[in-house]
Amino acid sequence: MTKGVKQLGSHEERLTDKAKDDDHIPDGNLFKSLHKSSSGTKVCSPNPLERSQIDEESNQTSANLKAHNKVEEDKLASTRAEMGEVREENKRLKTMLSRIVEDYRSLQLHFHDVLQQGQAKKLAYPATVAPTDVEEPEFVSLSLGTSTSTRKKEETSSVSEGKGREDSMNTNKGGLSLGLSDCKVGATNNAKIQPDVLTPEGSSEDAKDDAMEAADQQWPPSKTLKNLRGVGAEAEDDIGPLQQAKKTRVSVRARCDAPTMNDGCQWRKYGQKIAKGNPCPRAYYRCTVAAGCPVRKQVQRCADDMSILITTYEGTHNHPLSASATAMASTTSAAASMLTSGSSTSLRFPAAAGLGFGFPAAHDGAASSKHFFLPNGGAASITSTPSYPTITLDLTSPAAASQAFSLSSRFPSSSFGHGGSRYPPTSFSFSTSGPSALSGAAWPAAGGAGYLSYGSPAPSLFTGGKHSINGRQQGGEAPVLHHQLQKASASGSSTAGVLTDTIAKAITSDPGFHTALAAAITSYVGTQGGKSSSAEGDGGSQLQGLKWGQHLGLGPSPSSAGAACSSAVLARSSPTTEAAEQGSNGHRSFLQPSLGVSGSHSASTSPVENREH
DNA sequence: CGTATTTGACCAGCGC
DNA sequence: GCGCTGGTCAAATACG
Repeated sequence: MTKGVKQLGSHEERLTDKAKDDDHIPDGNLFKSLHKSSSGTKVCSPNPLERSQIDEESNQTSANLKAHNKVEEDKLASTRAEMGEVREENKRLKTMLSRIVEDYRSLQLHFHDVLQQGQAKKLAYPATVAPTDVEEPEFVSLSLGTSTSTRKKEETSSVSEGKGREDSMNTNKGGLSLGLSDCKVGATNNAKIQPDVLTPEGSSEDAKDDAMEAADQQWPPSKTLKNLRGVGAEAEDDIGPLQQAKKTRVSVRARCDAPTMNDGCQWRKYGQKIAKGNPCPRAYYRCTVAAGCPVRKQVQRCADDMSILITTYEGTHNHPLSASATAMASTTSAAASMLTSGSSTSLRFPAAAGLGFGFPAAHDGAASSKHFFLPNGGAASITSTPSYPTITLDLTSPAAASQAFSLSSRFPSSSFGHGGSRYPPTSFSFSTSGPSALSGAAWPAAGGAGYLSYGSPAPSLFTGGKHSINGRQQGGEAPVLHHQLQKASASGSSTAGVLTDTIAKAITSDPGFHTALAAAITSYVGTQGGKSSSAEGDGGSQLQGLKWGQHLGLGPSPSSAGAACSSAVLARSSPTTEAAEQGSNGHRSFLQPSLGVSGSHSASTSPVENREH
């Protein structure tokens, strides 16, 4: 300590001396020597009178200079000290940046590998691939499931190690397609593509059939299932995929006062059970966006904290997703892909550039589970249990307020048609609450830095004010949205377009960020309230001005996925009858935008996760 | 009247 | 084999 102070002192002295030399500001001694030198040479003082005058002036100047010098010294010292601090900070930032770049590169490589595998596979089965989905190398898989029976039929040989990832990249095979790729489809063919059903150029009927077929094989309809149950060995081939699909689950825990979290999809409740160890009933939902969609979700309140909603997703959408649904789909798929890929690189949440994430070392838990931590301060962690591959996104951390990463939002009044209440500024934040929890979104309006903001007080892009991007209503308006976004993005004049694209790129290129961000977004979306599961997302999402990721500092992307994500944020969820089950009429009030903002969102976890927590 | 939800029953998997 | 539990089905009911 003392030594340090001493060193610092000497350093300051050196700095001061150096400053004197540099600035040619003479202190007393220097001036003396200077004066001595001057008078000694006599060169500058031709006569005695002049000399005395000069001496006088010199004395006065000396006094002034002394006082002035002291001030200068202080200033210099403090400035130097500041500079030193800044330099150190600079160094730290440089180090962080280099780490970010490293993470990004490794992820990119990993992603590239996956893509190549996927393309190779597509080449092998060109007939079943929708033309619009083939070319895009950038889109991210949103598949949750790990296989389809369609492919299973096609593939008689053993499945490679990267099966899960390949599947992710080839969800459109057999008519499966969703997530960001869909967004892209929507962007490139917005005039043609129906939002609900992928209608690739050529024969949409065939595609539909393929999708249906694939879906049936994945999640056999009740009749089929019944048959399969009784048939035995012969049915095993078809049951296989079903089981496989069930293997990967992604659950989201978040504080949510709404009965369900709005993830942009339409859900139909098909069952409810009281699960052991939790007095709250578990509701079973099935995706109804497209007939035969195998995706299901379970929604249950956390026994310990009723404000926490646990939503567990399972399966792969066999249809294009609405923009709002894309967020959750991509979230879950990214999480699932991380889970299935299991590579070391994927275990680490890359510090998203510009997001202010710290750099926690990836932490591998026990063999039976893996924990992912969002960097610094970290916020978000994902836990998974390979034994029962469920990956959990825990967005319940209240500590999220102290964010390293935050999303702030401002919603214009009446944006969501919930009575026109104004949305207060909101923030998403990722911060750390603990080593084992993935914390994601902090909903209190306490808002932080607002690295990412969405929603704009003056919507400029979405003139309609209300855009339904879900379900059947999406058809007419969504394309317009895409078009507008594209336009805006292309021109570079629109912040919203650039931002959404920026986010899109970030999300599509970085699974970790993708996961965390989408989870936060999606869970936030849930706060917008939900209607019944069946009506969820119907009417959908109303898109308002977007102001996304302004500070992300990520490169723009031609993809319109960002638009989707943005819209996802603005999606409206709908209350479900679960509200009644929860015995609270007040749920609806939480669906109001304003309340939704103050409340958190949530999603759910599987029993496995509950054990973990 | 069509659609969504509720709810009791059924089935499969798992542990003992 | 039995019981427990999770998951699903489907008839009944509610709702718009």
